Amino acid sequence: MERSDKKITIKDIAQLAGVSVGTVDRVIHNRGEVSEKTKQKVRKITEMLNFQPDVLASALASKKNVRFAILMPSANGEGTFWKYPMLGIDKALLEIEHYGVLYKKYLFSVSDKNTFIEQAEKAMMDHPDGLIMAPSFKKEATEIAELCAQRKIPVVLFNSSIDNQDHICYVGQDAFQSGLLAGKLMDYGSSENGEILIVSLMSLLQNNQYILARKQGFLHYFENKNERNLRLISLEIDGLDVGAIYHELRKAFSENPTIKGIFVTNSRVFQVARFLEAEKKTKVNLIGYDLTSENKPCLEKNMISFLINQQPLEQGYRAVNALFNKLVLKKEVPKEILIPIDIVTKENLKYYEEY
Amino acid sequence: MERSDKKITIKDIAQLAGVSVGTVDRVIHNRGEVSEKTKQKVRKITEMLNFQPDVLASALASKKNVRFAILMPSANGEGTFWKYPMLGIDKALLEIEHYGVLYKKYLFSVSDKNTFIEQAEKAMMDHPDGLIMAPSFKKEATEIAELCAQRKIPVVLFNSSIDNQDHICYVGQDAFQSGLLAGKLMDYGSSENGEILIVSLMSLLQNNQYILARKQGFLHYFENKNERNLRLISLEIDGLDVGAIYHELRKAFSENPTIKGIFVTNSRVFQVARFLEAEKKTKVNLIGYDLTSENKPCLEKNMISFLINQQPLEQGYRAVNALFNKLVLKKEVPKEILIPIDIVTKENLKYYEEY
DNA sequence: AATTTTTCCGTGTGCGTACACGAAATGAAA
DNA sequence: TTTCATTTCGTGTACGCACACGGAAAAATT
Repeated sequence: MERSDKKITIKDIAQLAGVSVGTVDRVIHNRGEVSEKTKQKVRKITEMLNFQPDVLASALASKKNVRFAILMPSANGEGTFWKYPMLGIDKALLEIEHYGVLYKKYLFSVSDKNTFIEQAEKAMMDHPDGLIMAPSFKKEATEIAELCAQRKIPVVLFNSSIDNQDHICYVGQDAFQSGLLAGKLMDYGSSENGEILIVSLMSLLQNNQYILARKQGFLHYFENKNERNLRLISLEIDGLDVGAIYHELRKAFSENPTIKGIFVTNSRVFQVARFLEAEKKTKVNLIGYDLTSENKPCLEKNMISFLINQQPLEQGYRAVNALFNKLVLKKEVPKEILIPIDIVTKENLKYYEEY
Repeated sequence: MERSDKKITIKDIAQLAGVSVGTVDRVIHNRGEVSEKTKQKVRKITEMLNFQPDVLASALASKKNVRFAILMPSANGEGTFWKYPMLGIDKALLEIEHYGVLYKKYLFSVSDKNTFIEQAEKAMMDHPDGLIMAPSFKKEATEIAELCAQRKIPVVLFNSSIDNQDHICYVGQDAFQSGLLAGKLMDYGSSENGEILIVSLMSLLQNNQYILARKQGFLHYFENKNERNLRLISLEIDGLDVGAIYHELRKAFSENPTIKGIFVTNSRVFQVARFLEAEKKTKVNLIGYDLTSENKPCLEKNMISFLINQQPLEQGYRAVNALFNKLVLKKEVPKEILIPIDIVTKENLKYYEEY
């Protein structure tokens, strides 16, 4: 039944090196006060035996806490997009609280740069040991990242990236690639000749860096390959008013009688689905984003062909986990964690419903 | 920055109850030797303060190990199907080894019931604290599950289920549903009128309970909905000989000139892909299973339209995790963990490549 | 040579829990 | 009351590690 090779402890190391456990500990954490000679000796033995300190005992013995600062948009009001990442963050934090991880959330508004600056400054004032940041405002976020790099505070970037390399890990999804994927799905499901509508239902409050990338990915797919001879038509609709949306869509259909499919670049695809249902245009393929409570029923009723899922909860979870691995477990973390781009349709929906 | 409400320890409880930590410990683990009166007193206080023993300190202090028995098919020889679940199991075991988890693997052959019985008996003889079992032989597995239930040994079922309820958790994927999904994808991508070929490349050694379920799911999709008027044709090919496979496929194509797509019920889809490439039939949609090293290049070259991914590594990981949560962390575990059925295509392949 | 300073290292305690051991309390029987 | 068995409970040690404290040895200063 056994399996564990009786684990080696610092006591074993100490004995083999002919020193005390205190000395071994000093070497391991290089906190000095050890002669070069014994340091080398201890180092050699720890490496030979591939000694790994017991994380449980470490966490228990070390009274000092690790402090995470979480700099993210608030989930209130401005769409529910940031709600799920936050849930993932909370889930991960709950799992690791025993390891002495403390945290504080600094929430800003995506529509107000000043709140970002203000919260970022607050976070830095508190001198955290690590930072998880959604860099909604590039320039300001870059400055924060640089400051952290100076102070040796590891930074995990969340959900959109900035140019410089002052972070240890980026967690996010590739919006361009997801657009490309949507293109593939649209192409695969279309018959020859006809129009494909690309609908961007914009809200001024929304982070449209994504939306743009998705659209570009979609377009790029057809630039490379358009064997079915499809015409792509862009339609941008500002505002949330249902009447206006329906009006625009109706106009598009009357101008283009052979629309084969519609790609909606965000989670508001359900509004288009309802339009299609109302107008009895059931043959039109519809592809959009996110497993929201509005979108799911549309998928089940076949009003939407595919939803592309960003696994928003997973993103938050992975971000916290990366920082935990770095700071507490001292493990290597990948420079980039890309969340899978899931294709969800009626037939596999139920396996993705856990959030 | 703080967050943790200074955690309460058994020492606190002891003080409040006017007893010693030893007594508190006895109450918590109900190992008797405590008068009813003080037991109630301590219980009340622990509940009032919602005391949760520190898992780290528990694991550290407890010398007694938790023993997992893992009863699975061997990965050698009979196809590589069981290799990945085993990797997932190993990954999970590695993460939790600090918690004093010991384990032993009892490997049997899926083609020899006696090896299952033999290994199962061995496992039970060793009196494990928990069992992870792939119930390849239903009747025998049911008996084992019943025996474990008697002995209060929690059982996690792996990858195929049995009827009775003597297990705490089932981890697996729904093969029928994945066939249904394949049907949807095939339907979505096909033009009207023509044939769809269902190819089962059977090997006698393989567990074909799955393969059957996948096929049935696929057929079921079209029983409900066949607006494109597609004719489904089954083709079963025994043996691994490439020549024979090509011969059968060629015959099918000559008999059915308008084949629109091919569904291969297992991971050997790459063989069909190579056939199609050789015969220059690039317009045929091809859907199959599993991200194997042979299949991936075919996906990248667009020879395969979609692969359905069972996340075999994830299954093993989740099974171990469930048992760990139950036995060590004493957390609730869901009765059923269904692994998502991922749709993988050229455009999102890279996010699934981690195994 | 006596002293101070610096470098280096061992010992001891604590983190929160588990559990063995033995002491005290209780109760029953003499 | 004494005696002994039983129940009930407190104390001490260990788990593996981190870190403070202080002391010995070596180096530097007088």
